[in-house]
Amino acid sequence: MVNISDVASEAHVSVATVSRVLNDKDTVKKETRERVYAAIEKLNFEPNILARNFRRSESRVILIITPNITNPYYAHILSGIGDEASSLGYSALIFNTGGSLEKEKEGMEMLKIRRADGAILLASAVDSPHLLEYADRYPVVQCAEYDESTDLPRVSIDNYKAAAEVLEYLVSLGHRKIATISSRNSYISTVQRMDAYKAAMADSGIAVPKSYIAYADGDYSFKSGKKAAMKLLSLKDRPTAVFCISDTLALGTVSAALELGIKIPEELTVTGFDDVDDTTMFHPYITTVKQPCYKLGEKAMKLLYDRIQKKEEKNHLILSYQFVIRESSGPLK
Amino acid sequence: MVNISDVASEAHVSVATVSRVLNDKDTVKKETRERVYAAIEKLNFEPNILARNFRRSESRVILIITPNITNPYYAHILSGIGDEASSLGYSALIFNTGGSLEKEKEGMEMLKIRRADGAILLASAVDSPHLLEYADRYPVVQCAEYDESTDLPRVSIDNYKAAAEVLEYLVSLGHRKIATISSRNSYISTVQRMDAYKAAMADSGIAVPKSYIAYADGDYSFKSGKKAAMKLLSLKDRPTAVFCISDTLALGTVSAALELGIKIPEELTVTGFDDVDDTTMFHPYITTVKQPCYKLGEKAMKLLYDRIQKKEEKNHLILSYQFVIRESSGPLK
DNA sequence: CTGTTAGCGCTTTCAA
DNA sequence: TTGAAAGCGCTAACAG
Repeated sequence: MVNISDVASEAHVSVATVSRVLNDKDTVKKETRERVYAAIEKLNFEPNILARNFRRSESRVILIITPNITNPYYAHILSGIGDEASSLGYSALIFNTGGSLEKEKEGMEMLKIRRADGAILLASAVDSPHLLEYADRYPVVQCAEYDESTDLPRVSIDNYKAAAEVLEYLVSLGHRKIATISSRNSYISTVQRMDAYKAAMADSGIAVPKSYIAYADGDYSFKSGKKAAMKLLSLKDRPTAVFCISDTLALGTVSAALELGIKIPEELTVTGFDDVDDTTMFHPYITTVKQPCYKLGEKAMKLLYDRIQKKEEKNHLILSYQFVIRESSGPLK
Repeated sequence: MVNISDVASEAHVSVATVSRVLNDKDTVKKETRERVYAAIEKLNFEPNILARNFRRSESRVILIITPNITNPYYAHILSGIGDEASSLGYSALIFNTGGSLEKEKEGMEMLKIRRADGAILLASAVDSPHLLEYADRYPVVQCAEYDESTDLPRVSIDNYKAAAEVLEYLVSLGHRKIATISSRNSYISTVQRMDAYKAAMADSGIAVPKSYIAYADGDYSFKSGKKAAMKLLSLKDRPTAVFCISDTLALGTVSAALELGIKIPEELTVTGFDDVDDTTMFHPYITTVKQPCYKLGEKAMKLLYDRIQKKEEKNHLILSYQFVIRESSGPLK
């Protein structure tokens, strides 16, 4: 393998000079620079990344802490992170936590032993004190979800605003019996979407019976969404609209309605959140809020890179979402 | 940061000895070993991975070449690779090719510049000469798909056998008008599934009209599957069963049948392949062949690790699949 | 069984 | 504008 000193001899300069042109440093005389480039070309030299990483003591690896890459929502974000990462010269260490704090911590240890230069958290809960412990020693950014009490860099959409928009739409359609299917977890997206729900109901002077607030499992599973919907739709005073905080939950609701013979959107309006692929697979296509997942990931990686480079730029990025009205919603009859 | 020589002084031994116990090398006297361990503990020493990688000239990164991690099928495989990789101390460089050979090649370059120690190919086409160029210089293993003409390590299921089993089942149900929806790509899974289809038809003495063989897009998209199904189901001599080489295609077929008012399974039997999540979301649940995706990934990583370590073990792993009969198939009426 | 020592290839002072 | 040289922390050949 040809190394920097081979290039140096070939170009009749010192290794220092070669290193300089490699990092377009300082002022290397144009002429010398060209001689070096020629030598590099001629010898087909590729700098040894391992040596460089060692010398600079950086791993060029980033840590991605995610509940589950198998979930298309996270997969899309990951895709954005991954593309941006590799174009910046980084690899990814993906830590699937399955929601366990234990695992999340284990992942963060990778920072300590220098396996990774920084981390992107795809699922920090609203209250994650253990996080902070790492965050002030290592570069950490939060993507999609975040703990508001920290001022760590983060990218997300404005979940409150998005949810508010959906609810305003529902109300404008004439709905007053608006139920919701939420989930028992501590993600800020959940919290804010629910806050928006409660605020919208209050603003419209709608009293929400307790039974209208249903909960699915923490992982937003289709099955648990369906189960929650079954309860909701069997209520004596059945809601005419169900505001779901995720698409899978909305899909579960559609499935439940189908089984109960309730027509969508004539008799029931259903809305989702996130816009994963399945929302336009079967009719009715789901009315939902499209998150810019890929971009979320891309930006998160950019933020992390800045952080690693110590460029402290704008810290809290809010990307725009898109409210997509499709077939699962309609005016109250 | 405390280093190996700090530990050495603390334990009153040489750095070489510390290095030896770190790598449980040779025979270090038990007593000395313990002294070293004590020092490590006391100083809270963590070996510098960057230095180690550099010295051993290994990156501890593996390259994953995949068409698209956003596809749940690949995401599941990736999940298996990822977990195994991180437990072996590897990170992943994920290269999304979107099917482009160009990109695939660009990815493989990472091996040349030592960004990665080896590669796992999730989608080698049956005929990929450019692959070989890298494969005999670097560790490469093929996962799920492979080029038969190489003897590179690989993990997969027996696609021919699996497809044969599905078709045997279809014939046993009484179906004679069996159409297929395939895809224009050069994956061995496609080739073998189609071979099995043709062989089964021939063996059963069934003449297949040309119009019974439909093609969807190379990416098995739902939409293109639906389109192909529409054609098939509008045929004068409409098939009573459709053998799809992927689940999304089967889902597309179900959707087409739904729109045409064709009842499944009473009037039409549909089978899929792979068993991604959506197969049991809406009724009819899809009859399909379940691939052990996670395990496929796990094993691929193990094989790659062996290859990197130069342990040439068993090279061609065939994992078992599972034929799952659900609601989309039934006897011919 | 253990210690000495020479690098691995690069970056970065410091001097010129 | 360039060169000499010191190391980064570890491994491994060699010597004892």
